[in-house]
Amino acid sequence: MRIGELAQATGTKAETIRYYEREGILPYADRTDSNYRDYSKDHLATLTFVRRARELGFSMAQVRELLALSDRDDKPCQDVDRLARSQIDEVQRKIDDLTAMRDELSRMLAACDTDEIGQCRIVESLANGARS
Amino acid sequence: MRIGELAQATGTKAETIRYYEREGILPYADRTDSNYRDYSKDHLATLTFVRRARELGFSMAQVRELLALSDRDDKPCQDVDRLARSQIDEVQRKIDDLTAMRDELSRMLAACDTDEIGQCRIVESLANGARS
DNA sequence: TATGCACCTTGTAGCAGCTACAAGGTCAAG
DNA sequence: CTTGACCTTGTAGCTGCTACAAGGTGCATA
Repeated sequence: MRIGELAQATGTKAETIRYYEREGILPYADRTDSNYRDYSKDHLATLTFVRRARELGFSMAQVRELLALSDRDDKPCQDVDRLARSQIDEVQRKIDDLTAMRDELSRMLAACDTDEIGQCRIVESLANGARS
Repeated sequence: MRIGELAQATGTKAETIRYYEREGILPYADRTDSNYRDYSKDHLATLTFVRRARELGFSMAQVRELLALSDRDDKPCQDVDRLARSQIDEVQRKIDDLTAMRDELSRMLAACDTDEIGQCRIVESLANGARS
């Protein structure tokens, strides 16, 4: 699979893919005889994961950590445990925030459908319980 | 409430708060006699919302749209409906992705607890169903 | 009264994470 | 043999901050 194909499949610019390779986010791709990057299904999976994780607000550093979990064969279970545990809390917080947002958006839609005027409380839906 | 206090309460740098004011993300704050910005509970709620939304991967433009829903008194229900409907789909997709990630992280933790070796499938957990 | 810290302003510049374009070259299909 | 996708290196722009500098005000405390 060539870069253009991979770009299309993941909604990523070819230049971004090359950038990820330079940054070590994506493993170096084999080159064909004509020096074209040749991507595998694994590359596709990794890139898809990276893009989604970035959309979900994870930093490049966090993405690196998450990817590192995949290569854990060489790491002690303790490290994996610590890494996974710290990420899982953040993921759960994001889920909770998004759920509150979604519920509020739904409530507004329902109010609109029945022509109620109803206030928008989307700001309030995430405003409570300020965190460190 | 002064800028330092607001910064502390929301985990935001004072300079970032001034930046948001310049960008129109946060409403202009009244100034005290001594020209200090004076923030209300509403500012606190809005800033908390903005920060959370940013952490959740929403762009500044999207944050502006979401905030605009709050000022909807002056807008026809149709517009609110369209805005809310388009956002709700994206929010749901994020929830689904995060849920898949969380479940996979949990599975790995459980495997670690029972000293199983078990493969890490976190990449695969988000890799399926490539979207446009 | 003086020190010190939080705040004010404007301006400039840096980092992260891309995105874009240029220059110069290779490869392969029509 | 042209067209378009790819290769390389390099530079520069955009977004969303973050930092620091210069020069000034407000105000609590020693």
